Amino acid sequence: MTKNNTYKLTVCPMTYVLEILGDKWSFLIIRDMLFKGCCRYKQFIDSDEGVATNILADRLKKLTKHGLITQCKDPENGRQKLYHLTEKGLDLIPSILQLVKWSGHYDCNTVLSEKIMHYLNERFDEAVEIVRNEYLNNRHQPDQT
Amino acid sequence: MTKNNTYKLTVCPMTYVLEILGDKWSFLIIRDMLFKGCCRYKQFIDSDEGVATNILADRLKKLTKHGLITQCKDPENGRQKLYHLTEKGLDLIPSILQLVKWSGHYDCNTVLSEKIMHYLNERFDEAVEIVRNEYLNNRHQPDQT
DNA sequence: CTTAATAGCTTGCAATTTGCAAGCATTTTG
DNA sequence: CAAAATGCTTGCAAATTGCAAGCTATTAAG
Repeated sequence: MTKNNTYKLTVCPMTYVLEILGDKWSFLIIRDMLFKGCCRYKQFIDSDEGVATNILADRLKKLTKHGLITQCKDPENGRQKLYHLTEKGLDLIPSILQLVKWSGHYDCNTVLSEKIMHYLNERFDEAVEIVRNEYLNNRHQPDQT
Repeated sequence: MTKNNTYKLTVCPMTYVLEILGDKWSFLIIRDMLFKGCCRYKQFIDSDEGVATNILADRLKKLTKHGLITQCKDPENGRQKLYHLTEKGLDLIPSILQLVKWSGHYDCNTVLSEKIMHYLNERFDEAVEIVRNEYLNNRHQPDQT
């Protein structure tokens, strides 16, 4: 099976990531945290895609169990919880941006601004840093509706 | 919702890619084509993960419908079909390699060789080209078991 | 030419997962 | 204290999945 080729990348483990994120909703939850600043249950429910409440609860539990997000009580409102991405979760930004790039390129219904496409095409690593810093700088803010 | 921030990447379309690939099997099928040289029905069935035959047929149909793969008759054996990645499918290599990289980094059961991790970490674009060229050079070969 | 074997599916059915609606506990607001 | 909001949980119908069996077309063997 394995050829004696110096450059051949024969090993390609994806089962781990697909075990955690291989469904319709998990990636979207993380995307909503990164790009829409979602960090509360209600924000995810109100998000465009319309995830069912039991599915959301299940996925948040699963993502927490696998260490991609953390939960804590909102210090400003005790009936709310705050969900935040961990380092492990943030490290999915490159994967997510590649998927976004592919979608933007092949989905004719998607309009990605030229600037964003420029970043994704020519300065990918910068784009990753921008998204990451945006997230880290804006989280925990009192009102992010 | 959209802040007036020059660098904010607010639009993040992932629904398209998740519509096509947002399940347990689709990514694995493409991975098996890229990394294991799978191009026949039986090869996918015999692959480690054990996809059910009806699911495989459904996903191959779906991937074909969305233009990620093509089907043709095997010129050497009329009862076989050959499945090949299109440009659109090959353009998923960066996404897949990012997911592999993340899995390799966070799954302690996964052992990625240092050389592969080096490529993924330091020379990502090269790794993409290597995988792509490997695929293009090796497909259509008479026997790829 | 007949029979058997192989590849690529399709079909039937049970089990799991999803989606929707309703309900419930805790906290805050009036 | 009553009402509303938030973050869930529960029940149930509908959709999806997984397994086994079967079916068709092509090839191989006798």
